[in-house]
Amino acid sequence: MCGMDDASAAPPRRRQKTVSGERQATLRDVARAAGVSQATASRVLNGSIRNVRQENVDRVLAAAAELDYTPHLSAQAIARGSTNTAALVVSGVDDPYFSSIAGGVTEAAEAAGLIVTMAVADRSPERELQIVRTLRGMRPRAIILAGSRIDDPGTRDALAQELDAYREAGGSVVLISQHDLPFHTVSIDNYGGARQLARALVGLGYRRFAMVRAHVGLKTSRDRCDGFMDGLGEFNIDIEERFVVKAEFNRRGGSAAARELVRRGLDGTELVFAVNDVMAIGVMTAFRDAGLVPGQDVAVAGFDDIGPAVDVVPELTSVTVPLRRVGLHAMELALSDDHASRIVPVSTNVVLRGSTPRR
Amino acid sequence: MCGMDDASAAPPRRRQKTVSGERQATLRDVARAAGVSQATASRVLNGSIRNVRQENVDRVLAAAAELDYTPHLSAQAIARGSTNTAALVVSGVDDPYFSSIAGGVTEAAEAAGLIVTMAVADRSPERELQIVRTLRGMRPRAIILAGSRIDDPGTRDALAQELDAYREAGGSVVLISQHDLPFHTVSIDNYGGARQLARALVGLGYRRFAMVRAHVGLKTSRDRCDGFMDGLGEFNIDIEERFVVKAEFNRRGGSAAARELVRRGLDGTELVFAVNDVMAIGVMTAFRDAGLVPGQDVAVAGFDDIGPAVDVVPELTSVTVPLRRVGLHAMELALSDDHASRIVPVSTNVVLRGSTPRR
DNA sequence: CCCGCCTCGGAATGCGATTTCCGGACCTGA
DNA sequence: TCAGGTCCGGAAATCGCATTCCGAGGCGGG
Repeated sequence: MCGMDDASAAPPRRRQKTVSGERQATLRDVARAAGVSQATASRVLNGSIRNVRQENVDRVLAAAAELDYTPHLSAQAIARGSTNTAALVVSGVDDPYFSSIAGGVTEAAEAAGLIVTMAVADRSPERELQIVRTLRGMRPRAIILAGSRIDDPGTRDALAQELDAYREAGGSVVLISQHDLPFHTVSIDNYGGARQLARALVGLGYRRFAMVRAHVGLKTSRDRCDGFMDGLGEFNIDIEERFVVKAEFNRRGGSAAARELVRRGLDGTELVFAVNDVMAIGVMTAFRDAGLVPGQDVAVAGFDDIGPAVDVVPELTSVTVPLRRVGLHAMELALSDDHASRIVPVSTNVVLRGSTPRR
Repeated sequence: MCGMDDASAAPPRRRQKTVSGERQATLRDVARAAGVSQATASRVLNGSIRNVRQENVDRVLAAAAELDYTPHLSAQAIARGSTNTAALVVSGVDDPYFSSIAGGVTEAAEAAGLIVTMAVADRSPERELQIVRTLRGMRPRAIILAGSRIDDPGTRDALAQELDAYREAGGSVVLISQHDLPFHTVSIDNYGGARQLARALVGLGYRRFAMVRAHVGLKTSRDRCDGFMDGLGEFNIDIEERFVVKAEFNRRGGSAAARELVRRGLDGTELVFAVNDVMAIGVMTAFRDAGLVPGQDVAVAGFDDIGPAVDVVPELTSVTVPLRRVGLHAMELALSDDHASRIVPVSTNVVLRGSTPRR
């Protein structure tokens, strides 16, 4: 399954400037031009089961090419009762985290012959709710939510209800990573990855940590913090309150947090763990601006292992999350019309690099 | 390949009564539940000009909420004769260049109440053509092409014709950056920026250059090369053939090119100009892996000034392109129903950073 | 008090497709 | 030659919604 339209597959496209102007050619136009009925034209153009005499096939195809006909997808959707779109909701496109996921999703979607429509929720729960509401109107085959949404009980319930109504009507819903709602979920092991990371870092000889995290309501951030803390806990290591700083979940936030840490006084802190790579990179840059050499004066670790992690100096220690594959899985899950809500776990993997040298 | 044949042939069955539950509520259902006619319900729900008695308004609204009604966008599109979607075609989502543009586009689109559907062409002209064809079927208000497409005369004409037919039918087309086709265009001054960059670098004392470029057919790359060459030409500086290497238009390509340069022998080359930042970053990393310190042993400059440019060490000298704004402009252009094809120039701006210290 | 105007609800029509249903042509075997 | 089956084309019904058109009341002015 895939491909877009069979019309283009059959005849070499003819170039002929449409004189008509204004209106797109409709199926009726094609039928008339070919001297057949609409039904026949439809049968030819959508590759229906029924056969049409070869002569008519040719005439319809020719007419369609001549008129530059493109089937009206909305009309098809209405007539067929189903569309071939999938909807993707992300928190932001600029963020490599989401664009990697989006890459996977679109790849899988196009392989399945689906068109993907994308919306950006900007980490606002209300916005996300509104988006889902609108998207539902398109009657997509699936809605994939990739947002690291802030957990607000009120809008969360509203969202759940909205999604439920959608699924009830035959759509499929896939959540990525952190939603604890009863839908298909691609679950990223944030807690486990962070915990492993903590262990590995202690193994390298680190003992005194600081942490850069996001808003408490952001589940992804929370899980990673908890995992990291618990990992340290295994060695009876704790992080003092003053070495935990909250910031925006992006590069700027990371920089701001690092400056704040410097202001408060690093006081022998050996390593800063930022809950995602973009923040970690922000931290490194801010440290350098403050005259500290990352990896040397103070180690830094992140989470996600986005592409740029290996472009910074020193290369960033992180936890690999196969984001592209997460997107692929999400789409597969969406397409498998499995009615029970399944959870596909995606494991994470610590990668130690130059930003956390052995002590 | 994969014709859509499968997709359309797959569900021959008529409207399915979903095992689990009900259809989506339709306007008729709402009207019935509210005890009014469909017309009245429609008038209430889409905010028509005509007034409806308050009592009926309330009843319709209540019924709609009760039934979890969402208007069927396709049906609306058909009835109204116009949709509220905009289509965006990019070469790849992972690339920060495109995701920045996409960010601008979606921002502007959502501000205008449009839903954006995105497709990825993977730098394949045929794929792009096919995508445009499919997208046209959605009858979007606008199609924005942001791909740095490879210039292949054949498919380019086909694309032009396709776009022309679309515009003829009332849609608006916006090209970003490098298409020399008669449509609205947001034009990035690649040539001028590169030329300025060359001048600035010579000003810093550089005399011996190497260049990392993409496939000749990629206009963006070509323009930047030409600009850079001409800029050097002003000072009677030339680049030997063996110091110009072609590579893929991405990070991997940059690394590969750098390795190739090292293999050929740098021979006193002072600075490597890569035609975009992701390649430049790849170049820096590869140099470092080869034991060369970027900015010290050999300077590096890029183009685009994407976010990560300031996260690498040393910070990358580049040419700023306001990508997000490019996206915004594109959308504005798309929405302004100006029938003459306009060109909105976007200027670029050299930023010198640590990767090109004064010699 | 009557008549026209204004307001508002409902039936009908149309949008661009798909699909069902029916009927005519052709084929085949008896 | 005729009955029965197969093949294929066309008329028409839908799909979910917007909108036009028409008619029924309510209202105020003459």
